[in-house]
Amino acid sequence: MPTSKDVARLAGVSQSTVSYVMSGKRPISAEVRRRVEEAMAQTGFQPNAGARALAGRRTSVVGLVVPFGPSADTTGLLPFVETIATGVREHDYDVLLVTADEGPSALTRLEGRRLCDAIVLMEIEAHDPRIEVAASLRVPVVLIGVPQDPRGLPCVDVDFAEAARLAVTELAASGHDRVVVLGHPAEAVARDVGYVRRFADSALATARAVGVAHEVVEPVEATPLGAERAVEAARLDRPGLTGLVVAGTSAVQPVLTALVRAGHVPGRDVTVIGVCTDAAAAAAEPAVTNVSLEPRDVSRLAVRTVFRLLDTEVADAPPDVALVTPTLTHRSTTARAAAPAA
Amino acid sequence: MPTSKDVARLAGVSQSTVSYVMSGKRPISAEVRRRVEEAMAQTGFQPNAGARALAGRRTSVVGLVVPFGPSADTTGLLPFVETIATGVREHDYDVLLVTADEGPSALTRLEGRRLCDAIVLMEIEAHDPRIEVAASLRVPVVLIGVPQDPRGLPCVDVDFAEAARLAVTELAASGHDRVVVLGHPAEAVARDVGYVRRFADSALATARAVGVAHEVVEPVEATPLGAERAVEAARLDRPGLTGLVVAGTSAVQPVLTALVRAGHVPGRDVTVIGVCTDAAAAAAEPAVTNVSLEPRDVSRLAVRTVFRLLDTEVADAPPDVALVTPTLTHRSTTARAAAPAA
DNA sequence: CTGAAAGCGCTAACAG
DNA sequence: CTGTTAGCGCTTTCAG
Repeated sequence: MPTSKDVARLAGVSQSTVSYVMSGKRPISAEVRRRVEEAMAQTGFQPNAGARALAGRRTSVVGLVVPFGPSADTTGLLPFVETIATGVREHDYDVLLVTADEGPSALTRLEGRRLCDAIVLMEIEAHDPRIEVAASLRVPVVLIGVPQDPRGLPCVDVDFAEAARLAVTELAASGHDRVVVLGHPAEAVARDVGYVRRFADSALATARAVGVAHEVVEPVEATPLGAERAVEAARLDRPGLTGLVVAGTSAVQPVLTALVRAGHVPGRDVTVIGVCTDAAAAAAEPAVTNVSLEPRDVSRLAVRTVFRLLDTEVADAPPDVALVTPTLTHRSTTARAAAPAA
Repeated sequence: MPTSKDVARLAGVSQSTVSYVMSGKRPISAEVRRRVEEAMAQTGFQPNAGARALAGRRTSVVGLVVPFGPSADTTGLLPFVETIATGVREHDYDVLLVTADEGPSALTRLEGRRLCDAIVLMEIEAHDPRIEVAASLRVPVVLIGVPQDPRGLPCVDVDFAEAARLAVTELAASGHDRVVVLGHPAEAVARDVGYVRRFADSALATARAVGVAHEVVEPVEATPLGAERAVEAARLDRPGLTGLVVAGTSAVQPVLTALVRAGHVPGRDVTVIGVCTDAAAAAAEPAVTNVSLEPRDVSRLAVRTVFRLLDTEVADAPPDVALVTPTLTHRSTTARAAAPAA
């Protein structure tokens, strides 16, 4: 296995020159650069990560703490992980995967052993015990999810308040008399993940603002039975046109199925707006109007935040909370109230 | 951030003694050990991973290549990743996550940069281009999945041949006249993942051996429509008792739903055996008799194989192919042929 | 624009 | 049972 010393000898330069050719941290003449690069190619040289980390005090690794473990909700986790892994590679960094069930000590280990240059913490709960520890680290930490008190840590997430606003405003504007929000599963509510409340609050506030009746059915379990119950609880037999807002990708299909089974025709006698990914919305049967909730967008933003933190010497402008704005896409489940004859 | 030198000074010993206390590679008197451990606790010392990797020539990291990327089937991937991450941590190792879309060069990078001590390659296809590269590495590689030619690399997987044997034997023994295998989705067949063929071949061979009629419906897409078509293609209107073997966790529920919708009663006029995880089988509606297919078992075996390889100086006994034996669990979907009156 | 040399923090001979 | 010492392969001053 060739070292930079071998490359240097072969190219007839000093070891430091090889280093500077790689890092670009000082000007190199074209001729020397050519010789070094040729020597590198010829030997198949690759820099030793450990040596680099030791001498350069940076690991080129991002620690990713994923919510595995007994209590974890791992539905839809993969797109996050994939996007982060891919995004990080584009900066020639790697991802060290750590499971959340290791607890807050995972964070101190990552920092203490110098295993990474930055940490991404996923699935943040409103009162997450890891925040305190994370805030005390010298290595930058980016949160995916917004806790009650971020302690100065940068957070990224979907703008759930805006998502609720979009959905409710849309329903009111298209002549619905009533908005029923089918909320999150009991497990998510119990864990007090930040977005549950932010979504609910915004839905309520918007409904009030635009003057439409508003009800909430919660918890809603993402199972055939749970969906059936939720549909019953929505009381669609009442007079007037109802708009259903279904929170959470996993609940959308079950609710649609339950509606059809109960004799309803989404898009005709009831409107359904899913709060889910565009892919899930398009694949649903029937294709459902949705407010997008794209893990990939959030992850990309997280990666960008990580490298902004890594690139700036000082923690200059603390970014605080950065939210991804969702968009509303109409599909087959939008109904319109009978309009005055045109 | 304290170093082992700080610990040594505080404990009044040499730096190497601190190292040996950590590694246990040579005897330490109780008294010295006590002083060192106290000094470590007092300073909050944690060994620098980079320095360790450089001096000790081992990284304490396992590289995990996961099938992300455009062409990837990531369904059910999480349990694998989680189990590997957790298992590896039990040996005080970490996991470096690499996406397969980086191609074979990911492997040379992991090796060349000394990023890990071993590599786990997931979702191996029958003719996987990475095998050749993997076989040429000096760092041990464990395959999850069995390729046509493993090139001497250790493989772990579920014993799909045994799974098919179990299912078909069971059906024949309980008086079924006909076995219909609902096979994998077109995408899996096209990618030529090893298990598709192994399962199919074994099902056929077993059916012949026990003398029961055998048909295959393939591909089967794991969607409502795909399941409906598959059920039609199974021609359950024919005389005699039919046993359906549904391959793949994601297809089981859709097929059950399609059966019920078509007026069948699983467990009464048709038997269904899912080839899926026990969890999925128990959660299905109705709970389905299944042949287990446990990602966690496979992953645990993979981790064990990794550390067996890491612990032995030489690659002594090449383990070749290690398969996890599935088990059959009866649930509500097993029907029995009318037996002679007891 | 380039070289020489001093470490980064740990491990593992080698010596006792 | 313990200490001394020589690196591991890079990065980065300091000199020129």
